[in-house]
Amino acid sequence: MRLDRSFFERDAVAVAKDLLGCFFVQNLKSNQIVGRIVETEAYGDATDLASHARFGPTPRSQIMFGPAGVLYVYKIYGIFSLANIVCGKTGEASAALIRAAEIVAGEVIARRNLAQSKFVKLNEQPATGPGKFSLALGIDTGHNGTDLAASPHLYLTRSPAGTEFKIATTTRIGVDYAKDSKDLPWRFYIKDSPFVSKR
DNA sequence: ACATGGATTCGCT
DNA sequence: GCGAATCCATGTT
Repeated sequence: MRLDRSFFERDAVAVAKDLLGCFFVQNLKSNQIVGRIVETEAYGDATDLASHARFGPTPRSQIMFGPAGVLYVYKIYGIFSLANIVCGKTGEASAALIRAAEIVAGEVIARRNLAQSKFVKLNEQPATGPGKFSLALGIDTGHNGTDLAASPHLYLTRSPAGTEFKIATTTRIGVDYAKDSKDLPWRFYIKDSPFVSKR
């Protein structure tokens, strides 16, 4: 059931697509929060001008060059933590960004987490965006480097057999600065899901 | 040492 | 459609 390292040790585009429908689990002391992933994006190596790896292995991005299945969390706008999973073989820089999920367990805790931030509005769809997803699941920069293939607290499980959905593909959100790379069709979401960040 | 700007979200115009 | 919130990684001097 649990996604192992070989799942992540592939091309980030394939991983991002295959993550749709999978469950992201955060085990707490006596509870757990689970999100069904409905939206992802892929980020590549130095040739992807939207990727943090575009400057090579800097202190922040070097984790993207490391082993697959490791969580890469970084702070954006000084406000939100965005959750990525390192993809590809060691030495190859890439990652999949989790952009949105449907909270299927631990919603009370997820909402409590969201209420901590004065920059999110509480509504009926709590994890509809990458900043809100991380908040809801209780993921912050302290989780950077966590091995999702080994951690007892954070891991993913496979999309249940028989789950049917269509995948929509678009360009990535918020990367207009990325010149030629901004038009890469590397955003994926479950078609008709009410939990995606945008249509 | 300094300047720049962002893989976001929300509220106001 | 636009700007603010808020911090730190990165490039430049």
